[in-house]
Parts: sequence; C-alpha cells; structure tokens
Amino acid sequence: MTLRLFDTASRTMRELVPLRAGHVGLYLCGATVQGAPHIGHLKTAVAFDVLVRWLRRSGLEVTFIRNVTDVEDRILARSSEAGVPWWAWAQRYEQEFTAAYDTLGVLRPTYEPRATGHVIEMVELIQRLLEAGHAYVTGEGDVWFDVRSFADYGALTNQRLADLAPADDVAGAGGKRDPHDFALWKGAKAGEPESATWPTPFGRGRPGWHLECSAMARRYLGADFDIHGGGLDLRFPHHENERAQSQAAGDGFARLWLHAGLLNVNGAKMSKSLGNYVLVSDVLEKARPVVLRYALTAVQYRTTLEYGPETLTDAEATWNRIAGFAARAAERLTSPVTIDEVRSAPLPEAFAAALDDDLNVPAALAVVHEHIRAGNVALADGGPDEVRSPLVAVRGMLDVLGLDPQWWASATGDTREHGALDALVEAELATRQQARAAKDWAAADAVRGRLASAGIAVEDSPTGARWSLAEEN
RNA sequence: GGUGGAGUGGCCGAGAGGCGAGGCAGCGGCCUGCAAAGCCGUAUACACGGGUUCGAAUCCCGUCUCCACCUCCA
Repeated sequence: MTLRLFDTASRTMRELVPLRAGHVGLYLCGATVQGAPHIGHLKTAVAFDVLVRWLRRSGLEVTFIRNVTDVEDRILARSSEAGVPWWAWAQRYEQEFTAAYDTLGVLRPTYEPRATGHVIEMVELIQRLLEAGHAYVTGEGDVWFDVRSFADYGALTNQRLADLAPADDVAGAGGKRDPHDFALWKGAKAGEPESATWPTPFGRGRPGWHLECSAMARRYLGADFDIHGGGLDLRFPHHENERAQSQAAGDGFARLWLHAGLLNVNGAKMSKSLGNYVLVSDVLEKARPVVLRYALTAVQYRTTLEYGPETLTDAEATWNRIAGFAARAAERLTSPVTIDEVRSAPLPEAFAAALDDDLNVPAALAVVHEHIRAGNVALADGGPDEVRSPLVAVRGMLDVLGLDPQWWASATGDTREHGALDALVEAELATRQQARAAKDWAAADAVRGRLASAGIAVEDSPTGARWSLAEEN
C-alpha cells in the first residue's frame, strides 16, 4: 500500500515516491508572525501534522521544516503603530503560535527556521538569479524577479501571465519591467527601522516575502525535495513565485505540492472587515483544546471547513463518545495499555487504506467508530481480554490523527486535582450505593443531583458507578 | 475576464456506475429502580434539466448557485 496525494500543481493524484528511499523532506509555509493565531492557521497546521504522523507511522523518516516569517511589511507596519520594536512584535506572536500548536498537539517540526536568520542564503539565491538573467536591480536598491524571463511562470497554478488581473500598485512602481514582477529584495526606505535592514552587494534592505521560503527550503532540504505544503491561499502568488525563483535559479524544488482547504466562518473567509475573525484563544475560552483539534482534524484536508456555531458542539459530542469508550475500556483492564503497545500493534487495513488515499480522515474515522462499537459491545459482554484489543486498535488509529485519548487525558494534566476530587466523589458514591442497596431511591437520587449540580456526571455500570466532569455549556 | 474547487438525508461529512460510510440530532426497542452511557433497529439523500446504460449520486452535455485565488493572508 502506498500513499497517494493530490498534487495541486498537476491537479492529479500522485503516488509519493521519496527522492531518497525511506526519507521524506517536507517544507510547510508557517506563519507570518504579524498577529495572533486564528483557527484557520491551525487547520492547516493540523492537516500537515496528520501527514507527518502518518508518514512516520508508515515507517518513513521525515524531515519537517516549517518556517517563521519574522520580517515583513505588515510586521513593520503594525509594530510601528503599536510603538513596539518590530522584532519584539514578531517574537511575541511567534510565541503565541508555538503555544497554540503545542496546545493542539501539533508535533514540533524537525527545524523551524526564521527568515531573519537566512539573509545570507537569500542573497546567494538572488545572485544566482541575477547571473542567470532572471532578476534585475532598480534605482532604490530593489531587486525584482523578471517573470517574462521565465517561460514556465504560471505553471504551478495553470495561469497565463496575460490573463492575470493587473495589480493596482503597478502603474509607476519603481521601474518594473512587468507589472507581475515581484520583489526579491526591498531596498531600505526612509523612515523604516535600521534594525530591519541587512547589508548586501545591492545595498541595505530586507527580503521580499516570497524569497525566504525558497532559500530556507534549499538550505534544509536541498535543491530537490519531496513535498511543499501550505494553505490554499498561498498557491498564488506565493508558491508560484517560490517555484519560479528556485527553478529559474536551477533548483528542481518540490516534487509534490499540497494545499490545505481554508476555513470559512459562516460562509465567508475570516477577515477583520467582516468581523468574523476567530482566534484560537477565543475558542479555547469555551472549548477544550482536543475538541478544537477534533473539529479541525475531522474533515478531509482539502475541504473548506465551514466553521459555525455547531462546529464545536458537534465535535464535542463525538469526542465524548470516543473518549468515553477509551476511559471505560482502560478502567476495565487489569494492566494498562502503553503507548509502545499502541504503536507496535498493526493498524486496521481499512484505516490505513483511507489515509493512504490522500489522507481521507473522515473515512478513517468511520473505521475508528466501527472499532469503538465493537469495543463497547465487548465492554458490555466480555472481560478484560476482549476489551484490550479494540482499545489498542482505537488508540493506535487515533494516535496517527493526533487524537490519542490517553495522551489528551494526561496533556490536560489536572491529575492531582482529579485525584483529590476522586476521593470526595467516591465517598458520595458510596453513600449513594448504600441508599440504592436499601432501595431508598430518593436518597440515592439526592446524591446524584448534588453531584450533578457540582458539575459531576454519574453513570452506573455493571462494575459500579463511575463519574466524570460534565460539560460546561 | 482568467484560474482552482464545491453543491449528498434535520445538521456535519465520506463515497464516485449495481450491496444506502461514519458522527450528531430524531424515532422505536433492549439494558437501568429511574437515569446516563452503551447496544439493536429505523432515512422519501445525492443542485436543476437532458442524455448514455439492463442499471447513475457516481459517466456525458447543458444550466443554476456558492467558495477561494488573481492585492497581504494558513
């Protein structure tokens, strides 16, 4: 079984054939750290997290590079408005992104390069382009990519130069040869912070937005690598330009291009002007991280996710079913299931087939649910031995999706509180059990009601009562 | 205008020529002291109009609607 992925450059399903056997090089465009992370950013991050996890689970070694763009026009503009140094602004939001990724269980990349740390590589790339006649310098120390010098320009997104809508800013922009020529290097301008400029053979300045990814991908993954990913909105112009720069300079660049579908809020893309911007921090005020993770993971990655009022409540209901099974099953076992056991057990074939088919997570989750149903039957009818195997299978599958319930239970980390609470609740439950034994239903229900009003749900099972924290809403 | 994608039952969301994925909600039942959880059962679904076919949600033609990109964007 091999992994097939939808390559957005050729618009076909392509089999992943690593350039180097057993190894995959993956470059993902990360954040431009100009503001706080929103749930759309995390949708893309989660999609590629599943890809990385699946590649590794399939036995491949993955070098996963996700960059941080920490110098850019918007960062300079917004930090300046706020009266904060641009580098402090960038760092603050980089940290917010890192925290958000961690909170949602997104594995950290192999390396996370920053644009500001790779000016040397960028200058080298520009020089190669200048020498090859694909770039030119204009008066103010700007360096432009000459799109008309590269016959293949537009090939990534299947567009012809002549068909592109002309940009508004082009009329008199600094002596460009073609309106679609884009900046490789921006010469320092008056009023811009000195600290955001670097010396180069063509004068002080800072990198153009597209250049850095080409330079960093080459440094860490080589001139040719397996997969380049990002959000769908980056296809053009960003990825088209990256590809043009690198290939014009003689690099092969990415073999496969993957783009994650965007997240829309109530039918429209998130934007400040529509006031439908949903930050990660907004969501986490009212929902558990795993619920957001589930909601973002559960759609096929190329699909547009329509985020609405029910997105989280739906995800929560389904997650509760999953986590409930895992918790009840774990309690039944005589010895705990370890993560090694989870990861070494074979995965159900249908699950693997679903992920191998362009990461069809919804189909994979259907397999998870089939096993949960079987596990629940075993829980009702069988002993510990019958329960163990479905639990291991379910956790194994969920682990690939970054949704192992055991991991999330411990990540949430309030085990001390839980332990303390458990002692108190167990005392209440003992009281209730006495009442039930005496058939004093009123007294028994009074205990249950008291716990319920404290936010604790009680459910009876053949092996006794168990409790859990009820959902807030 | 150009490019890419999408329209599936009350909702979310897979599938892609012939046995109606899965989840949520609903309904009926089992279990339960009652619940909860769980299990079993339960659907007039495939934007519209034509066509191909023994058979189409799936293929072909046409139409409509929606989203994204072409300007910073995951």
